[in-house]
Amino acid sequence: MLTKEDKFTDYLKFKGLKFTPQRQLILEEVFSLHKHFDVDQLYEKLRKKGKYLSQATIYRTLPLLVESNLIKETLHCQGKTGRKPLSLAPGKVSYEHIFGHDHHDHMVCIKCGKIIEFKEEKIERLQEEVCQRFGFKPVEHRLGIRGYCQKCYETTGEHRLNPKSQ
Amino acid sequence: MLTKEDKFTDYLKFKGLKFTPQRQLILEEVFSLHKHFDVDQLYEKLRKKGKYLSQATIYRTLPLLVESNLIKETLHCQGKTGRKPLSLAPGKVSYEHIFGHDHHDHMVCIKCGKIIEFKEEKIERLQEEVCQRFGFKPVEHRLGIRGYCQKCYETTGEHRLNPKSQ
DNA sequence: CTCGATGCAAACAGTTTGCACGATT
DNA sequence: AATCGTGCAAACTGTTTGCATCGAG
Repeated sequence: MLTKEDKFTDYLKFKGLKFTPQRQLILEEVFSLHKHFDVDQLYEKLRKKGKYLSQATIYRTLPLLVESNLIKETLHCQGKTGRKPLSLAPGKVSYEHIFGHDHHDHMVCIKCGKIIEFKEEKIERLQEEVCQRFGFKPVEHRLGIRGYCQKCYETTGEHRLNPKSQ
Repeated sequence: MLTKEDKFTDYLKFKGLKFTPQRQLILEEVFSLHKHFDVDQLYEKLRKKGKYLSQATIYRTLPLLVESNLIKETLHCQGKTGRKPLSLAPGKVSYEHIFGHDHHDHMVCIKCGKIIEFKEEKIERLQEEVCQRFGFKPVEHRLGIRGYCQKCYETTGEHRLNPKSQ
C-alpha cells in the first residue's frame, strides 16, 4: 500500500512538479488536522508551529492534493458571519482528507453545526443504478442532509420556522 | 393553492416586512428566469428590461425568498475562472426556484456542465430511514453526482485523469 | 408618522496573480 | 542550468454594510 507521501510524490512526478519542503509540510499538517479544515486553519496551525508559509503557497498546494486524491473539498462550509443558517453559501472552501478514510455522506445540524457521518450501501448502489440509466459515468457524489440533530430538535422550536421544503 | 405572490407576502407580513415594488419585481423576474440563476444574471436581466435595482437590494431580497420557501440555493455553481473542474468552490452563490417544482437531485457533467435532474423514490425513502436511525430530523437534502455525461465520456479521454475516488 | 427599504459607495473576506528571487531536479 | 516554487503585495470577485434618503403601512 502506498503511503500518502508516495501518492503525492507520484502525482508530482507525473506532472513534472517538484516536491518542496513547503509541500511536504502542508501534506503532513493536513493529515494531522481534524478531518474538516479550511485554508485559514491550516495556515494558523502551521504558524503556531513556527512554520511560516505564505497563504498563497497553501492556496496553490491544496489543489495539488485534491488532484492526488488525498483530500477533497467539502460542502458544509460554515458560512460567513451573519449568514442565515439555511444558506449553503460558503464564502470559503473547506476540505477533508480522504486518504485512509472510507467514503461517507453527511448530516449537518442547522442549529449546532454537528456533523454526523454515515454510509448506506443501498443508497450507494441505487445511485450507480440511476447513473447507468442515464448513461452517466459518476466520478464522485455528495449527499448532504440538513436538519436538526436529536438534541437541537428537542430543545428548540426553531424547526417550526423551517417547514420541510416540498 | 397559494400563488407565489401570496406565499411571499404572507411571509413578509409574518415577519413585519414590506412588500415593495422592488421585491415584487425580483419575485417575478426570478420565476421568469431559467431554473438556475445567480445574482448577476438576475441583475442583468432586470437592467435589460430597464429596471435598475441595486445589487444590494437583490442580495437583501433573495434570502427572503429562500426563507419563504420559494427558491433555494444550489450547489453546482460554475466556479471562478481558472478553477479546476473538480472544484466545487462556488465563488458565487446560485439559486433555483422550487415553487411549483418537484424535488429532484442532480448529475453534473464535469466536462460540459450539462445538468441532468432525476428523482429516485427509493433513495428518498432510504434517506428518511437513515435519518430516523440517527434521531435526525431532516429539513432538506442535496444529492449531487459529478461525472461525465455519455457524450463527453465517449469523446474525451479526460476521465482517465480523474480516477473515481474511493 | 414610523419603521423598514433602497441606493450608493466604501468595506470586507476569501482567493488569485504578477513579479523578483530562491530552490529542486 | 533550466524550471518550477515561493513570498509578498496588489488585484479581483462576490458579498455585506453604514448612511442618508425614501416610501409602504
